[in-house]
Amino acid sequence: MKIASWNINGIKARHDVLIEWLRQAEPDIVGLQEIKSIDENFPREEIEDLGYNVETHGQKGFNGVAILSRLPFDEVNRGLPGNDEDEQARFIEGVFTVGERALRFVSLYLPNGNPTDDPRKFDYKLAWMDRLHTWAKIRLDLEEALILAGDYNVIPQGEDCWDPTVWESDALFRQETRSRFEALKSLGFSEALRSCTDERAYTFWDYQAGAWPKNHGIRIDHLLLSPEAAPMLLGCAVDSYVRDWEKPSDHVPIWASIGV
DNA sequence: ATGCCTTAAAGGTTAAGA
Repeated sequence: MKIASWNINGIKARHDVLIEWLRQAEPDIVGLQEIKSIDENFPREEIEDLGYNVETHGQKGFNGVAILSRLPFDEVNRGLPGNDEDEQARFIEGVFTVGERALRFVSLYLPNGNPTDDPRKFDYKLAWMDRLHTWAKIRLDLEEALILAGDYNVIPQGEDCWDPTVWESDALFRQETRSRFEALKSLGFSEALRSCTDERAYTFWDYQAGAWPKNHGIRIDHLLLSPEAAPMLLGCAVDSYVRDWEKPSDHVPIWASIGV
């Protein structure tokens, strides 16, 4: 089966592009980020007509995540635990049955964190990463196939951006951010793409300054696999061709093939 | 290079994004 993650930058503006990609790529489970829609306004009809169950965790105007799945949901959980004051919709978890086993899948939209001198931004990002770490540690105790898919807003290594000097003081590349991402992986997660290839790959190209034609991209969308999910991995790729379509998102889908 | 574009929601412009 095929699982994917895609920050679509607005479901209303990206509806037709999403439908076309679903038709061509035929993923079984998709995590979407930045739907920028409340749940009631999410255009689910054509997606459901393609055979997907749809669960959203939306918010007015910005943020918002969703999971589309050909498998029925056994369970859905919305919001990252650890801070009851946090109103931002950045996390949704679905549980599925694959064969006899549970497959737990998360669509997450990790805070951007810029500007770094604003505690409401950078400190919020780091605290969100700490909460994710705490949550993930508990989930790993279940010893299930667990996939954390999403826009992490983390550039893991220098080779994951076109020019590290440009990003050096940015919240996506700051040491505090990267060390937290490393710490999360150290719990036992592997990156699907890096398990398959060391080749340079990007998942985001800015709309501005001709970033796409110049290939000035960054790799910030990731699929993290638990120790139980990692052996199921058959392949992983980035659908960068979607960036060339009419009215594209600034992110492109990343997907993995999972043997079940 | 301090968002150069794009989105959403407001409302005749502004906030947010990376």
